[in-house]
Amino acid sequence: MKIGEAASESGISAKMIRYYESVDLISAASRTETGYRVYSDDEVHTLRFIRRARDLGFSVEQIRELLALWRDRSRASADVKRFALLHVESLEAKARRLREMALTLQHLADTCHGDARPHCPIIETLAEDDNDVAPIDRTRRAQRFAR
Amino acid sequence: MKIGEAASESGISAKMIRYYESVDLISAASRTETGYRVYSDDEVHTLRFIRRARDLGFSVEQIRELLALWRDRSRASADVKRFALLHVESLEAKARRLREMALTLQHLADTCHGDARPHCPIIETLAEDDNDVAPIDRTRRAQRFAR
DNA sequence: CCTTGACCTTCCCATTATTGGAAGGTTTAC
DNA sequence: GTAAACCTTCCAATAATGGGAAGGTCAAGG
Repeated sequence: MKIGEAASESGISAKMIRYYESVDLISAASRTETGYRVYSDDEVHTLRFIRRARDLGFSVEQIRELLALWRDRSRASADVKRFALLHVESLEAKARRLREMALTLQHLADTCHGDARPHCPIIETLAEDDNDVAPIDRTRRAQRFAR
Repeated sequence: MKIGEAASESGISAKMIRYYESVDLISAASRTETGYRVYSDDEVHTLRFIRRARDLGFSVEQIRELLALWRDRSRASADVKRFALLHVESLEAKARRLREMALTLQHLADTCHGDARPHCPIIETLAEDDNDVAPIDRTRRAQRFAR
């Protein structure tokens, strides 16, 4: 089948299939005489694997490793599990950061009357000094001039 | 003060300060005779506002609006609150998506023995057909060739 | 007075995954 | 035989940030 069908069969756009080929995530498809890419069921199968991995938030580099794990019939399931659990942790860390932001902003919003008057603690907290809406990262701030 | 000090005072890198200037998030700093950017306390104050907004996950475009809201002394607090709550929703939506991925993957990992043998339901779920690890997005998949 | 190091400047490049579009060739269906 | 719907490659843009090069400036100390 050609790339358009492979795209709709796999759920990956034709553009992305070409991109995955260009970064060697998948091997170069064979071509018709006129240069059209041709995909086998097996290749579409791989594309679906890739799409599911993407749906789970794995990056291209991580999917590269997952494909290697998939193809390595002798790797221990522990290897896969370790890899998966690392990713779970990273997803949860990202989710926590987002929830923390949401919570902080929600608290600020709770203190805002939300009426026609201009006084607004949300803006004022952003504007006033000696506030910090996130844990201070001392690796990044105020090393120099900290006299 | 020059850009380095403004950077450490505000918690925004010199590189980003120049970038914010280039995209007109902040107005162009005045210069010394030799071309160095010079910042007033007021400008650093604005930079801190921007950093706090970034810490809450607002994009540059959103910060542009926040700055406008900050400077508009007559806008209703309801305007700010609405804007903030929209962002809370979007943060929560992103967090939900990430948690859903984490949960799905965690469930898969739970079914994996994680021993020295190769059998691994995580990889197999990614590989086998008729699985979907994420809600199917029918706007994206299988419109063409759906015969 | 000159050197050195820590600043500063601009400009360009890279990142990640994805989409959009242009210019042009192919295939298919009528 | 033509039009629509494919396909090709190449280039650009996205968002926010950092890296680095090449070069100018400034303050301190010898």
